[in-house]
Amino acid sequence: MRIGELARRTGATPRALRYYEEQGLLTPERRPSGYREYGERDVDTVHGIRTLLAAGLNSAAVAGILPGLPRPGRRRPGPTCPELLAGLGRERERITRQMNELAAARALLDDIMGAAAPSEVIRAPRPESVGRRSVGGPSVR
Amino acid sequence: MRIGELARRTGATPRALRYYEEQGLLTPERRPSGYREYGERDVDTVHGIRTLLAAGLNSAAVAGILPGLPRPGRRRPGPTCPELLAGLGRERERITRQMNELAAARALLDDIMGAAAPSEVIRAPRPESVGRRSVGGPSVR
DNA sequence: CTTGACTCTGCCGTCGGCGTGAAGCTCTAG
DNA sequence: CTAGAGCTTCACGCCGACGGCAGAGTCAAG
Repeated sequence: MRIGELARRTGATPRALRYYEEQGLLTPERRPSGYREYGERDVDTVHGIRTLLAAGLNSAAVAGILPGLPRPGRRRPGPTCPELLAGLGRERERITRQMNELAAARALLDDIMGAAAPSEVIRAPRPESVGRRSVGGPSVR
Repeated sequence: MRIGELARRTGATPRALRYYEEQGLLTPERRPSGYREYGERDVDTVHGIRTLLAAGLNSAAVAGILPGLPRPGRRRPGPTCPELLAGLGRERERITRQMNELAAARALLDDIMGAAAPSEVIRAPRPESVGRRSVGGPSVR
């Protein structure tokens, strides 16, 4: 398929798709005319890219990770193991920290909202965990 | 206290503290010499600011929210209610979405790691939730 | 008085993931 | 054949939370 279709099917803009290619995240074929030609698998790849970018990874990190997902068709012996795995772990750690920060911020907002609107329509605040005061919520790992 | 001490006690740099002031998030007194003089309460305020900024809120949003937290000393009748509360809800929603995105990304990483390192030292992946395949984890609200 | 640590006000630099034209070639339906 | 949608490669713009530096004033100790 061409870039427009891939864009529609992934939610990314053509510009973004070209940018991903520039960063080495995507390597479409080329028609004689110069038009990019993408395969079906690229749909999943782009979804993966967007998921990771949305989580705050930069394109370099994604470039280092992505090679491991074109269908996790069992086994992935050599190329995935060396320090790539370490990077994976670090990114995972970053994400976990970020989740905790978000949880803290949300708890702070809940605290403020709770103080300002005692009997207000709260956004599905998990009926129990509206715990009064003290924002230090549980921190998972 | 002066800016250096506040910086040390909050983890923010002096530059950041001046920036917060520039954005209207902080309004320290001034000594005759021009030096900024902060109060004890500013320590908490800065922590709140950093928590919210770390969650992806911009300084304008923080500025609209912060007035509600200098000690939630019960009641907060007028000034906190109008559309400020709506903004609070929107930010809360944003944070929740972001948490879900992070969870998705982490699940993706786990998937890749799981495929690459079958019996590897996994980062405390919550013994049960290592569910094989299919990244579509639970999405809370 | 001197020194060294601290603070002040500008003001430019940064970084990353694109947005947004500009100028020109390609493809396809009618 | 022709129009119009779609594609190509540059290349500058943006935004936001600071970092960093310059040049100058302030403060407490010795």
